[in-house]
Amino acid sequence: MPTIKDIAKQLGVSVSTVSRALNNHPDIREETKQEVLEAMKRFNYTPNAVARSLIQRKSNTVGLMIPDITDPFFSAMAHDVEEVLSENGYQVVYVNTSRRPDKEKRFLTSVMERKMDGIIVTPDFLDEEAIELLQRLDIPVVFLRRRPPAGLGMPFVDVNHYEGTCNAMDYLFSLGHRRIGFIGMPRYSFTGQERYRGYVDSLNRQGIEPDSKAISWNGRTIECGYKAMGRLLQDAPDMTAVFAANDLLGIGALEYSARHHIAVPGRISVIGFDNLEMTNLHWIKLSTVAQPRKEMGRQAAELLLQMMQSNQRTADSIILDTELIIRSTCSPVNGPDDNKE
Amino acid sequence: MPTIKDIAKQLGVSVSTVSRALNNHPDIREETKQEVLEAMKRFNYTPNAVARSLIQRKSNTVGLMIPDITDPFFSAMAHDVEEVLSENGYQVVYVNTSRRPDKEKRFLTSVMERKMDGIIVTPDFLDEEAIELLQRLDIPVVFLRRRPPAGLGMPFVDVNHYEGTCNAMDYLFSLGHRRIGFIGMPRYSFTGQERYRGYVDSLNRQGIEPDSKAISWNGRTIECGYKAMGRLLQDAPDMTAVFAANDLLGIGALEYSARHHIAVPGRISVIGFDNLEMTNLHWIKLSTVAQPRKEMGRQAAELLLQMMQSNQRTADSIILDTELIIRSTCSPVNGPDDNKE
DNA sequence: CTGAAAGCGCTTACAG
DNA sequence: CTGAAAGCGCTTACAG
Repeated sequence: MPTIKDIAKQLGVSVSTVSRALNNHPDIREETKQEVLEAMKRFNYTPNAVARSLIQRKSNTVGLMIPDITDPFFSAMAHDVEEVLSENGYQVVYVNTSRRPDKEKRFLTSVMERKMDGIIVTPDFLDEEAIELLQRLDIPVVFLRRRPPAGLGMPFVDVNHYEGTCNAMDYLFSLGHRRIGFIGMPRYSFTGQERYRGYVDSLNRQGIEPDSKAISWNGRTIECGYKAMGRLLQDAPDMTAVFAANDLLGIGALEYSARHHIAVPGRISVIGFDNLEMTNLHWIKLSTVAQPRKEMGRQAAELLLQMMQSNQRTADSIILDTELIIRSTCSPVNGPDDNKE
Repeated sequence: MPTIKDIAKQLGVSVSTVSRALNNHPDIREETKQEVLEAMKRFNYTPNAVARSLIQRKSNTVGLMIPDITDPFFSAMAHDVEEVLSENGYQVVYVNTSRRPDKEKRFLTSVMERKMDGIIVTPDFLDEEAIELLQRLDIPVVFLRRRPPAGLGMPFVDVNHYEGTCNAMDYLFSLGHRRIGFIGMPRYSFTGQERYRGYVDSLNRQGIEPDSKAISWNGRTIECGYKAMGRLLQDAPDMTAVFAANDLLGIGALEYSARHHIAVPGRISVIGFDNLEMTNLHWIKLSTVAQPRKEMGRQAAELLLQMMQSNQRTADSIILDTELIIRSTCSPVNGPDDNKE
């Protein structure tokens, strides 16, 4: 591989001149520049970005740390993150943490050693050590779908889980429902907590006491939703609707109902959260709350870009709105279906 | 950020010594080494991987070029690629080409400039320019789900689309089907072509003439499958089964049938390809052909690792087997359901 | 076992 | 407009 030196030698000019042509610096005669450029082409010269990074203290790479690229949410975000960043000359190195604390830390260390210019992170564990690493990095970082620890002053971009849930609940209220069950994901999940908060507050605002027998914490899968629906129907038989904290759980609830000949939305209404593609399947048509997932990736990347350009460590966070998607799994209490009985 | 030089100065030793401690080179006294390591900790020293890459001519990064991380296939592969590579000390920079030739080339150029150690690629366009770039790279490259142009000698890893299709067809034959329709993705798609080949050859082996009225080329979506099913049912009404070249198409066929009260598998059997998660949904239960998608990513990464270690440009390709997944959308011709009529 | 020196491939003041 | 020189932060023969 020829270097800048080889080109210089061939042309009998100095490396400075070659460098100036390469970076189209103004201090070079147009003719000289053309000659150099031509020679570069002739010798198949490719600039060495590593050498350039070393001296410029800028690697033009950003890190993306997510729990699992296999999750449609994160892959959608990763897609847009890459798109806007690569358009701006950055390469993105990504890592799946698999929600393992050691891998999160390993990544942060790597960010430091590789001299990355900025990172977008969705951490699940932030102990003191990780927080300290994050600070020592001294580069722009934006949190995606997570809140940064107070005091770090780093921005985040996320959806308004709380409000999205309130909207879903209000929709259910507008249909006349009062006894509404909750099928949640694991208790420790951040998004799960936010959605639960929305559920409880909505109930309270209607003067309804949350009923612990109508609340179930589970995993995140269809099977979990299936089982939870069974339990809830038994423990709180007066329930007329169910809010599932994510679509997989909601689909599980639907499946339980289908297998046990429980009419949805006749006997019970079901609403989900996420708007996964499959919720729009002909057999499902789950009403749910949509999140602008691609938008999120784009916003995070643009925010980071802005911080890198202005060399700032802090910025305003971005909270995106959700959208209520009404399909076929909710109906009024005592509605047409009920009358048929 | 302290450098090796700062540490050396603090301790009154040479930079060589510090470097030796860092790389635990044998030529250093244990005590000295400990002192240095301790000082590094004290001053929060982090080695600069960029400088190291420059001098070692090894960046410890590999590139992953895929069409779209949002496609469950590629995200599954990307997951495992990252897992095995990061375990071996490599960082992976990924790019979505969005099936755009310019982005493919831009990536290849970047690989060259960034001095990546190896790449895994799923190209959709390989013109002469791209091929030349690929050769000039002079690093290990493995193709994923694509065949390298002959003469390059580069290995690929993929699933046996042809055989998977033959297995599905044989299953249909075993159920007594003879008039079998084909719903394909776009004609130019590599995987689509392979599966079509399997379809036609299977038919021929049974002495059945492929019927152009029972063959439909489409897009890749559920909606495409829906429309195709309508057309096929009209043009080839004697058809008793349909092979859909991917699951989305198969689901669309199922949806058309459901809406038009066409019994599946009673009136017509449907089989797909891919084994997407949603095909196992209670309402769908599509029989299909499974591909070991995570396995594919792992194999590609391990193959690349091996090539990088042995510094080879060539290796044996890996063709993975598919698995026939029998669920509920296929039944014998003149089977129980038919008798009910 | 330790250190001085050269060098990886660039960029960037500084002089002219 | 051009060139000589220093330097980015390391590693690696080479001498001792």
